[in-house]
Amino acid sequence: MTLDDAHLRAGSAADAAGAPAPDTANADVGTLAARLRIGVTRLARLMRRQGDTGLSPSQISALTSVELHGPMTLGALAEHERVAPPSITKVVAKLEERELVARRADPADRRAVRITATPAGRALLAEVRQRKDLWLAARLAELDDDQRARLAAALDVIDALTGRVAP
Amino acid sequence: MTLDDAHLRAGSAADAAGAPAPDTANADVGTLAARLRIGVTRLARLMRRQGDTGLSPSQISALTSVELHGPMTLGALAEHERVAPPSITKVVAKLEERELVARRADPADRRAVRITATPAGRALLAEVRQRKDLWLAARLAELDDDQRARLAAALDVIDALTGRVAP
DNA sequence: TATTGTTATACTCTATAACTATA
DNA sequence: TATAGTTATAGAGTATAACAATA
Repeated sequence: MTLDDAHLRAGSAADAAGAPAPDTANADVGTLAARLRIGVTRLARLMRRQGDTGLSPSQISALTSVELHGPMTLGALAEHERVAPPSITKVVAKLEERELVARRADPADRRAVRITATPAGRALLAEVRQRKDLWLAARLAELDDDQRARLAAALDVIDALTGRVAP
Repeated sequence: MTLDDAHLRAGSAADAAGAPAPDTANADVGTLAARLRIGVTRLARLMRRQGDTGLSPSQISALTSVELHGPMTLGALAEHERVAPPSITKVVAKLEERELVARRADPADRRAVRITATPAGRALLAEVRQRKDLWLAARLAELDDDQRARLAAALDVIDALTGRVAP
């Protein structure tokens, strides 16, 4: 782990006239990666701390998937959550106890069950997201205009990084 | 989610002579927060997938803390990990089995034990970080120069966001 | 007595194997 | 016979309570 922040920020690398790697930012993709990893990991951890729900991680994750991907069978949900079928049965049972999801028999295939998020389930997710956003907005408000502008200018890059990736 | 990237990227900061709410980027700190939350959450998840170790999350986290904060007592480690003392006893026992950490009796206080990361433990952490960095560097290599430059320009903002935060 | 760490025990989470009911 | 989901059971992980050794 040999990070050289000053090097990254300063002129560095192939500034020298028509060099092929033109920009300070391209000085070292590996170094950029390491710094981004550290920053993103820390920020994600701090955000996670704001998101306490009383639900287990699998429960929150399953609820999020159900909200996002609409009515799902238990099998599809298990696959999406990378979890064994008996596990999803229990996770969904817990969520159902709290009335955060609802089950509906599939009319075409009587073996299958469709899971949907209830209004309470959606409200809970919205509340957690809002709590994280409020925390983050408070941190952003402490920055200066230039910092916020630079962050805003990088948002679509982060989207590009996550959107077209081979998982 | 109504962000206008082009708008954000353009004029930036308080171009318009001394306007009080000057910047497109500040148009809505809440919107900025929401987009940042989504991007960071996704990117962190994708990175986490590259970091499989065979260790449980608590084991990795404890090992990381020990590496970072030097020789620690079990009590200090438990506190740092926000975990009960008996739990840390077991976590450390597992790490010790694999020779990723070592115990050393405190010479001054014979009740206490100091935990340190072994070379193997440090190597394992380095390998995981490298795997994540390689994955991330490959993604970064797919971006264009302008995107990398904007990302690099935002790195210190992310640091500011995580560094001086009240947890 | 107070503190450091461990052992005893219980609960949650998740997995594999075996089962039920449909298809 | 194959598929969707459940029940039975076992193995991690973590917690509280009770204990041992040392301060």
